[in-house]
Amino acid sequence: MTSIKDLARHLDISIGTVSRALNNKTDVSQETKSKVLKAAAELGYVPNQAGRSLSKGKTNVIGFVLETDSEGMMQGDLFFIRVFDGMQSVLTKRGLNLVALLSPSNVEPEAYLQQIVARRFTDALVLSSIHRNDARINFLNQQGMPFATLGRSLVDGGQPWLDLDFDGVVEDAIARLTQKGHRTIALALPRNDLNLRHIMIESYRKNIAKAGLQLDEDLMIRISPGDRAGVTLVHQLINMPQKPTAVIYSDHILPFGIYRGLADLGLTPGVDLSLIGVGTRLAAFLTPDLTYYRFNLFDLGVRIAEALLTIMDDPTAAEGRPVVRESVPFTFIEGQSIADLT
Amino acid sequence: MTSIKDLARHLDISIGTVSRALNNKTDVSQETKSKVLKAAAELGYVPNQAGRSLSKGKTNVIGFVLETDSEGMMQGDLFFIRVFDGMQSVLTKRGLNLVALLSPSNVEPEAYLQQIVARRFTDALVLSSIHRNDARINFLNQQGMPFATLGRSLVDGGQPWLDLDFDGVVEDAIARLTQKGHRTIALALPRNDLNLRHIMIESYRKNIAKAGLQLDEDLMIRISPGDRAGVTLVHQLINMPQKPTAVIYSDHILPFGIYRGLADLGLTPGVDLSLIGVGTRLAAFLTPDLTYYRFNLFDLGVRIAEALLTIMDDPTAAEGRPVVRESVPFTFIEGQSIADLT
DNA sequence: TTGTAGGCGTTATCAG
DNA sequence: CTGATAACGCCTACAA
Repeated sequence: MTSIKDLARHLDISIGTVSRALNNKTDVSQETKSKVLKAAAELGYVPNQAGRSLSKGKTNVIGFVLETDSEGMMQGDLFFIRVFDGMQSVLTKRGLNLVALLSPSNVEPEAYLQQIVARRFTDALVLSSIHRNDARINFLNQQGMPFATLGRSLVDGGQPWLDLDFDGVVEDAIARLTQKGHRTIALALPRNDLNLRHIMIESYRKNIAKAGLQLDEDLMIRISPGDRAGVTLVHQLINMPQKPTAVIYSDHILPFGIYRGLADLGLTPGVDLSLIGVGTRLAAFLTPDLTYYRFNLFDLGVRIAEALLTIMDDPTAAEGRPVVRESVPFTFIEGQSIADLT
Repeated sequence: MTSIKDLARHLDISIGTVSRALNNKTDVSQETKSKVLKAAAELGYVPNQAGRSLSKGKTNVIGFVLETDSEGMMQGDLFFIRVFDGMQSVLTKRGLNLVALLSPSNVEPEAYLQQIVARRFTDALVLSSIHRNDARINFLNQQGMPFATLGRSLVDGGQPWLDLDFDGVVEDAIARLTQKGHRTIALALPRNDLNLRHIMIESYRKNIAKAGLQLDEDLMIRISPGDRAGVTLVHQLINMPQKPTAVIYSDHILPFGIYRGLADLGLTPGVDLSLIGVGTRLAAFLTPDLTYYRFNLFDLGVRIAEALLTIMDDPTAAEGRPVVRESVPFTFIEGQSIADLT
């Protein structure tokens, strides 16, 4: 490994000057600068991160914290990769390294997070799978670790957040379904602790009422964990006294299970049961065509990264400045998974 | 942040002693040790990673390098998460942090890797998506960065590797298919540069011959990049002069496209076209049931991590010691996607 | 514009 | 068993 010392010796100038040249400080002659840069390139010099971190008190690492659920299944998969890429596209420009951190399934997520924070492994974090009362938010605040969340929580840490507009998804879905004559609409809900669940419930309540329909609590169904979620859901729906004609969901894998569950019973999506929800590129594989909502996840990543940079650049002024807090809009993709009952 | 210096001052002993106590060295009195540990807990002291890295020349970070293809699609997704988890389960015990590193789509993968290595960001790396002639292998060797690969290459860097037994998959698939009367069997191949492609080709050649079938080069088809791969493949197969009755593949997403492509043409998997290949838990969503091969990916992760630890612990003895180099076996899952033509 | 020197937090060596 | 000190690589006053 060639160090700054080697470089200095090689050029026969002082370490300090080399450092300043490398960091493009103003008080170095152009000539020296280019000489240093050239030599650095030749010797393949790249600053050692540990040395720099120690001196500057920054690691230049941003962590993206991912959670797998109890089944080791990741809601996100394809989801997060796009967000991740969007974030990188802005962070690399700033010399920041984005890394994905996955809680091991054999360690408590909180313990894992604590360890990351305590070691000062990152300069900032992005949290996903936000809970309704997410203890991590206060924890990070109290530890002075800058962060943003992909999703919101009842707990407000003053941090920037971005969220997918699930509220709007449910609203739009109910509008479309009722317009096509659906009057018994089920809602497939994710696991208990996620705030997303509550956002969906609220939106569902509001928009069912708005549509002039009777609210039936039994129509709000928690999807079971694991791979069989969609299949199980179909059986539940089919066996309800008031059989729903449609179901709205947020999990992009769920429709695969639903299609499968329907097929097992000889039923057809969009005929025997309508479904609409959030989808990714995987949706294109379903037959008949899925009707779904898509988000621009790359863009979301870009915006999260930008929001994060803002608070990192100026952590003190956090009070006065408006913090980025937005729901990102969806795009509607027409398909054949909704029946017209009129 | 409380540093070791604070701790020492607080206890009124020297920094050196504190350090030794913290690291549980033998030459410290039990009494001092427990005093230090207690104080550390009270003051919430956690060693600063940068300082430690600088001093020890180790970062305690292991990087898992992931690639997305040109479409930003990740072959792996669900795949890698399990492997990752398996690795973590052994690495955390050793106080090592595993992070996922994704080349940004707007940066050359090689440049990204170089940067990671040069910054000495990690103590070791795991490479995936191994190419037939993978330049990264020599690069890492020459940089003195310990690494293991998830897949092998023609380039031999002496590193440990583990690979999924795709060779065996193709062999078993051909055996099963021919046994059921298939005589025109297509092979769906991944992108050019992956070594996996060549492993599959070789195995295909060998086993087609072994089955006493005529080799037809046209039956080895490169799948197109992107989401439409499976659909496109179906069209290709259908339009061949010698229409294949079956296809073998390695990409766990591909069957979704194939099912979709067949459905579009009113054809049925396992009847009009048989298919068999590598699958993940997603496979369970396909109707009719997919016939496929499954790997224990968690286990694979465990073994990769262990192999990595071996070379990290004793980098010098690398020559004499047997390096872990294995193909991990598959499990066959019976389904209905293979027609019996006999 | 450049060189010097101190410090970031930790570990390791070497006296005591 | 413990304390002092140098070293890791880099940055940044401060001095020249």
